[in-house]
Amino acid sequence: MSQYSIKDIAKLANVSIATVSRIINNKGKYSEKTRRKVLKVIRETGYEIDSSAQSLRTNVTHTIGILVPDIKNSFFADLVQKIEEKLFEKEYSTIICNTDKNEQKEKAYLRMLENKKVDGIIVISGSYRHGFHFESSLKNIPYICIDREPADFEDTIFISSNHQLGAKEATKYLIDHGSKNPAIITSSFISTSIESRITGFREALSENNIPYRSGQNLLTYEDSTSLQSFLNTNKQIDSFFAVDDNIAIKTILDLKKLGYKVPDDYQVIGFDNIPSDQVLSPTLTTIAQNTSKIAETVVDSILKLLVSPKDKGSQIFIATRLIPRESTR
Amino acid sequence: MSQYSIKDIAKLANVSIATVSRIINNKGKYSEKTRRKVLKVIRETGYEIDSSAQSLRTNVTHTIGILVPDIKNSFFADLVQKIEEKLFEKEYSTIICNTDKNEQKEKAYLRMLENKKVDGIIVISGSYRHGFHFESSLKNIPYICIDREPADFEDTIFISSNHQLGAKEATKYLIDHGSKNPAIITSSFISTSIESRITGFREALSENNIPYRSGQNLLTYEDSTSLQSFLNTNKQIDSFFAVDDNIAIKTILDLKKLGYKVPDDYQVIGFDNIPSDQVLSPTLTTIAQNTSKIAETVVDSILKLLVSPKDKGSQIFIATRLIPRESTR
DNA sequence: TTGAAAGCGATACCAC
DNA sequence: GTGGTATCGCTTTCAA
Repeated sequence: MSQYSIKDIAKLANVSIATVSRIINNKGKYSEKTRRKVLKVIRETGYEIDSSAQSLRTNVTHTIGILVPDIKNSFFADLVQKIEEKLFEKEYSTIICNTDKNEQKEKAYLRMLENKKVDGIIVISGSYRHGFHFESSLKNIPYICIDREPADFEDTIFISSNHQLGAKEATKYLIDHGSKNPAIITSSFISTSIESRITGFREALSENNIPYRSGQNLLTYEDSTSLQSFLNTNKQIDSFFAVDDNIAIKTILDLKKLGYKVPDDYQVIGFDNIPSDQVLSPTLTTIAQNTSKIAETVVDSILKLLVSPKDKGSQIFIATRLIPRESTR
Repeated sequence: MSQYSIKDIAKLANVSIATVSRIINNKGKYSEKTRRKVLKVIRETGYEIDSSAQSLRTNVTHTIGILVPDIKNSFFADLVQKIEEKLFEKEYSTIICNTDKNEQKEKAYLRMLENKKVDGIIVISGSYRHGFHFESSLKNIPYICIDREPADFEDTIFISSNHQLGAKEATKYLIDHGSKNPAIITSSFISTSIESRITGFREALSENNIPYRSGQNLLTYEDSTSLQSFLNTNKQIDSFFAVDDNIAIKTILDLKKLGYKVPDDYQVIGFDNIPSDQVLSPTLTTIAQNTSKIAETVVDSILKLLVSPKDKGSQIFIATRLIPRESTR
């Protein structure tokens, strides 16, 4: 911390602290001459504003909290890093809270963020099936939801990749590349964004007049044994859309283990574009989320919300992009 | 933010604010009866302490800053997540600063952390060859260095994996598994921890009476062409210790591309244990850093440093662990 | 254009 | 045990 206070600067510059404050904050009401004099002293002393005092007075902290389910997940890490970077450019600092998909921790973090008086909160992703309603505790503080459907859309700005369209594109890609009967593989945990991906998948089937039956076109991933038995009882299946890359990778690894060739016997496409995709052999065709665009939109939105807290209620869907690689024909 | 201040609580409980403060902070000097009365009011109002005011008064923020070069790197992400988790358990919040290996950003973050009056700073990793001396600006605020050699060891606590020993173990493993002449592959960027790994590699060679010559036993990784020509001119090389997993993976991918078999033609071992290791075929034998232990040590150390800032100067090396997989025999 | 002073919400010293 | 009050460093209103 800097040893100088505004009082010291005032004294050294022979002005009042009020004047120093105005100059620091560009509030006008001072002559160019005093401004220069004061800035000189500030430069020479290395004076830095004390943010505790400033926050106490103004109730703004220039700090944003980010709730993220798991920072190790490469999609989240990428997103958080980009958001943090953009916030920093706007002179905001970021408190990153890893909730570990744990409701207790999430609540504890929210309390902490509240009494640190963060200016806004960014909530990433649906840790919970039907977004648990932490929002009640957030009535006064602006927040943005990424991928997590809020309890009340009117209270927030909802930003998300267009999962549904992305999934539809992925599925159509399989079909366009020769698949007559794609299946979708999910994890047992279904978030709202995964739900949208499933919807997109079904839409693509429907538009191509391929019937969808839960047992036959949808597999909840467990292990290679369950995959094998699924394959045996559903011989018509010839490709997989996995709801995320981790599942896609497990699927490919299992298919290889079972003696199948990808993409010859089965095509596979994933979602998220994680680093491992390119390490896998065959490399994984996938749907990439535009994290830069999401981050940009999120930061713009939250900053706007800070200025005019009434501008809530909008929903923004960001386009995805298909990256063709070797796991599809 | 909570709408109640300590003044409100005092009024509602019919005591002075001094008493409320003492009770909140468990400072003693109050009767059990008043304590209960006050706590009841606090519970009913949902009163939360205002941390700006508290920090202004006490100069402690219960906040720690973490400088990390790249949060997307899975080793860093893992480490940061674990540190953050442990700090949170101790009621500290964490400001994570992604420096992007950029000296300007690092300096800017340091200024920010300083005037946010964080209680301590954790600096992860050597972004710079001979750790640039930001420490000068940190004279007053305790900090811990992970993997980055500080300008002055007396000013900090230095914590790191035992890179040297880990690298030595890796190299010995290659030798024990039939390699007569291992080479080390590095990136062009040499951090202090990578330097230690190189030292460990050379130590293992030396102990096994294998001569080390820079051109022959050390390759700076570029691409498959450079690998091929290295192989051609150094026929005696039969295994690789890569200074990190990303390089190990690139090497294996390139070896396969060049028609070689791993581990039959060349054994490969990496360092870090990143997620992609297990996606690769063959899966990658590697040295894992004990991130849990590092995180624990870091948090313990910084908290101790906050209490007694004089306890600096120590260096702690955390053991690594070899994980055998398919890329070695 | 400038300055005096009130006040943000907490802590801690001192008096009782 | 309890309470009054100065104080932390800043912003902002009001008067000059």
